[in-house]
Amino acid sequence: MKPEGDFQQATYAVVARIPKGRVMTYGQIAALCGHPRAARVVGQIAHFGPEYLPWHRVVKKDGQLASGYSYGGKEAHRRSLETEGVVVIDDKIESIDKYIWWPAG
DNA sequence: CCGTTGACCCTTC
DNA sequence: AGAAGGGCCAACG
Repeated sequence: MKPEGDFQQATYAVVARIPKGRVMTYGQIAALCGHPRAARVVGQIAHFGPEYLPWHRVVKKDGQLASGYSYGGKEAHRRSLETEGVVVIDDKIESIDKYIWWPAG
């Protein structure tokens, strides 16, 4: 096997573990991968990441949706979140702090 | 191997 | 409260 990057695999694993109706910030995912400052890398991986992963559950720390959501734009991003019960207003998640999920609980 | 890039985060004005 | 700049880290050419 040729490890193309443990960080990528770790990111995929973390994103895949985000439960329905919850969201995570890039910083958190990066931290879980072992690099709390590598939020940018998570973004890059996310853009080229597999479509079967719930990238719509990954948002900024402010709760604002991603900038270049490749799978239908912010409109699709917002609908996906609302479908899971997340309230999105003006391309931003309302009370993001309530929807933030952490693997510890 | 070195340089550039990016779906970010934090501090300061 | 909003806007601007710098820093950080890994993947890609």
